[in-house]
Amino acid sequence: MQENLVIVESPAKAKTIEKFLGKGYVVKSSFGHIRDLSKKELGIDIQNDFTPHYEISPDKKKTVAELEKLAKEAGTVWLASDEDREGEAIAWHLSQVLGLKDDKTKRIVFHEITKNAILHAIENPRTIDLNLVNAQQARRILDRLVGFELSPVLWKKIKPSLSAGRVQSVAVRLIVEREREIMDFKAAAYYRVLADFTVTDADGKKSAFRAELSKRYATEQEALALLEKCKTAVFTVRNVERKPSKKSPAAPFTTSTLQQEAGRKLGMSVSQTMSVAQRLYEAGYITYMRTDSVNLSGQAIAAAKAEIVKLFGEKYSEVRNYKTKTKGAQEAHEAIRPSYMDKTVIDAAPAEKRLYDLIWKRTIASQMAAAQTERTVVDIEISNAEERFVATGETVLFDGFLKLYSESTEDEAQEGEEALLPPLKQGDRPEAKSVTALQRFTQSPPRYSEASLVKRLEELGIGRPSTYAPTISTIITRGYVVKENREGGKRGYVQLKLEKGEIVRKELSEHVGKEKNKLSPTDIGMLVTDYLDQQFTDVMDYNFTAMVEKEFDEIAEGDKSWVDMIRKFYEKFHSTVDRALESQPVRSSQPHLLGTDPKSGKPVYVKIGRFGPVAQIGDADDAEKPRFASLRKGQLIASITLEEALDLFTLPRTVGEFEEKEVVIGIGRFGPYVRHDGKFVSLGKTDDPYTIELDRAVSLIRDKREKDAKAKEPIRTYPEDDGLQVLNGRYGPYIAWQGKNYRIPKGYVPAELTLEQCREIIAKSKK
DNA sequence: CAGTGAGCGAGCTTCCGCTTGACTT
Repeated sequence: MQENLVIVESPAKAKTIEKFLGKGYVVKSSFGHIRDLSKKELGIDIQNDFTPHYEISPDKKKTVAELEKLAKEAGTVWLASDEDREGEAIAWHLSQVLGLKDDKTKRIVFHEITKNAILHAIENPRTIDLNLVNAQQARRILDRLVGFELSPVLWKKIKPSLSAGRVQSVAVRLIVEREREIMDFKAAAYYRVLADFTVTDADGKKSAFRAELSKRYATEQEALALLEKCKTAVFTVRNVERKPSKKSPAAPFTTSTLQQEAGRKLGMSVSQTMSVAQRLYEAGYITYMRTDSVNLSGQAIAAAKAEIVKLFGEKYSEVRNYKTKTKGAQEAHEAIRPSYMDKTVIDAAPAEKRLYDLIWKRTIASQMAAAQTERTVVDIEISNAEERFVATGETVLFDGFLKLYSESTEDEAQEGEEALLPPLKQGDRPEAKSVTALQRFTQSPPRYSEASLVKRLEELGIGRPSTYAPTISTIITRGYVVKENREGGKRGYVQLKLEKGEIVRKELSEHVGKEKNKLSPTDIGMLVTDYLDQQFTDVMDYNFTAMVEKEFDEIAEGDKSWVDMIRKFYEKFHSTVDRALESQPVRSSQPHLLGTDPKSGKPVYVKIGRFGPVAQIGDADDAEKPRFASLRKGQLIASITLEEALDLFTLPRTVGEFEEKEVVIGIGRFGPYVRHDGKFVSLGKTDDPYTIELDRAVSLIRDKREKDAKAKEPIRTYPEDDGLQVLNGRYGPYIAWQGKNYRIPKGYVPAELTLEQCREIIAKSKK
């Protein structure tokens, strides 16, 4: 029997704390919430002051039973869940479920997992803050009411199994609105003029630099006129301005900023980042990864300072305390940082290593001195024109934190950016080697990436660190949003180049619009968003969460009753639900008429059909049945053209025969394919399904046959033991032995496995 | 898994926030 039982939320945390507390304390974890509203029913007695009906979550029964037993035996139970709304509620649910008596129960909190912080907490216990608990109950009940009343409206009015909620519906709305901005965007052309100068210094040494014209032109004529003037112009440096500037490091990582940087720098998805971070946390390498705080413990700041002084010297250190600006942040934890600052590299799998390195650098950099730079702006006069050329350069006087880390941005780098400038002074006469006018285009706003969506949600105070990743997967699995790559396409542009007294005009082309893993709405996502926005304006408001959060804060302060708040909200909300239920269904979205099919003269529609968006030629009541073709990935009802719709009907098409069987080209769920003899082969990246011919299709079929034959061959066999093989399976390479299969642990190269290693793996996995 | 494009109408779907788990051929 233990004197003291301490309950925290996370098992990894429990392990660490147990070490700090030592004898007389047993530390267990609740694995988060142990109770919730019923999964199937509403679980709220609306008639009776919205009394919630809580149930112990099925997967928590075992945990609760164990805690119950330990709590009975313990002298004192210490409820040490996080110090925020959810944590307080967890403590309260525990006290209720475990039947804890007030005189043997203590509530403690700490923001950092250090020995001092924990001992300090033990010395300063308090009681459960029921106001904070009530704020959580209000949050929970509001979310349940919204989700469980809105979703059924969608089932009745649009389509079964859809969902809506305070967070997910707004996330989809952001993506839908961005898509509409992109659809409405008209790229405008303009002309940038760049000059490549050379300047000769006193020793006769020549150096080159680039400058841009202070003005941009709307038309080619204007740009050409300037180039004409440049033919005879004299260029004079009129002014050189040097301005010192300072760059400060970014704050340590929160969940959201970690997701953004891991996305940009390591190409990881939000959920990948979280699962790698989870492993780092469980291995004790980093602090907790679901946090909205940028705060570092005093101990961590001191350790970072020591590390910086050791690695770079005293002048690179600058102690900084960061404050959270995020709306609705609850700051129950520290920022995400290495557990030990002097651990510069870890021994782990590649993804873990890379993410750890990112966290280490960001944390250390946050405690480093600012970078000192000097920006130079050189103004160059054109003798026969009003306009000026401007060259800008930046030199780093002191690198400071940039020695280690600089934050990435999502925008692509601008061409002709800050470079080193040769020393220039007023009155210098640089010579223009060439002057180039380039046609450029204004850019539409970018589609959201997972991480930039998280950033936007965080700015709006919507969602929490623990829900960013699940929210994205919800809106994708519901079919509201897709994560896609876009190939983009060619765009022509004009270049006018003045060189050696002659202007040459060229029409060039560039590849634009290539996108990777960007989020865009589906037709159903747009339809549901429009419907919700129209019927439930309040809940869809970007400020809705911020407004209810304000009320939750008042409840937490004890200035408001949660029942009153919920009642007031529900009265209004429920009447909008009733009104929506009475209105007309939008089940089959209105067919959208695109035009007429030139071949048959029949109308061409697009609409959301039984199996998703579909194009239709002809009317249902025609004598001849209408023809249908599904829209392809990336095509939207709102933006598809008549031509694109008609193209859909040219597939599948038969290109000929091979081995006396038809060869058919089509586009399926997994992209363009060749079908032959009941088998499917994907087309290559460069193959166009609309123009591909029989020869190419047949060679694809032959390649596939060869590849399949190879894939079936074992990766390795062993002459000493012909019952043992390394094979290639659906989930990667594996070991097959005596009719059983064994996973190959990380760190082995399958093709190089020795017989001994295989036997070791088999022996180990038997345990 | 590579198509489908309706009127027999069962029973089901769904929220947000805490936490980690189990593992195929």
